[in-house]
Amino acid sequence: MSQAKFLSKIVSTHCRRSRTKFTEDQMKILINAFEQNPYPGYATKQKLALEINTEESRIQVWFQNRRARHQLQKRPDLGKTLESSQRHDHLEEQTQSREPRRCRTSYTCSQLHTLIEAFMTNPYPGFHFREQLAKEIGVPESRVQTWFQNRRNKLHAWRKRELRESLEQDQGQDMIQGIQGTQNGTNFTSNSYFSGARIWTKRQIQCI
DNA sequence: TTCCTAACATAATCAAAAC
DNA sequence: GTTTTGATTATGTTAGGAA
Repeated sequence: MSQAKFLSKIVSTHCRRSRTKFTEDQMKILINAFEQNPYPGYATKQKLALEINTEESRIQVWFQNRRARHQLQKRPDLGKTLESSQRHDHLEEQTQSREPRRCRTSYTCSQLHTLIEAFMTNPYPGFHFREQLAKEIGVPESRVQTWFQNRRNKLHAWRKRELRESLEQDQGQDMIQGIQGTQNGTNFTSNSYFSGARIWTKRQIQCI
């Protein structure tokens, strides 16, 4: 793919989901649920989504934003003045009382293949592209979003490790030169972000 | 048991819409 | 222009399941 075509694809696909506008009634239900439990499990979020006629992923984002903006405001001690051990205890307590998560999605080889191909083209897909992809592989759009998030994390972690290892090997030699080694015919340079996206796990290699 | 990775957390930031 | 708040990001943690 040419650079221009590639960039135009990024621009065309990099658009956000349109803002959700909750009604007063919806807000009442959400706030009430938040006051009962600011960390709802999947079943509760799903139930709320049905009740106010929206997607579960919108409920998740709403709770995230609400926790960030209201709970810390109400209890600044949580974020600032608690000793780290106390904070740890608090988080542990929360984790123990937390409702169950969504069941783990298990992707098939062909679904993974589609996702990886898409990631290599554009690791930051916009809402429409994610939706299109979700339709193609038959999962909710929110799962595609989570998959891309995790994949980017993996890429960043992998690149950090590569950099560290190459620095160790080269012992202070030119850093850029150090990470321009090739592996299985793929170049991984410090500025070739997208070619670096080709991270295949042992399992995926077996799969594809 | 270990490893991989989906799910989910916070914190920071972007950006649309209301004022 | 400012404020509010939904959407998205990076980064880190938790936990399910395959090897």
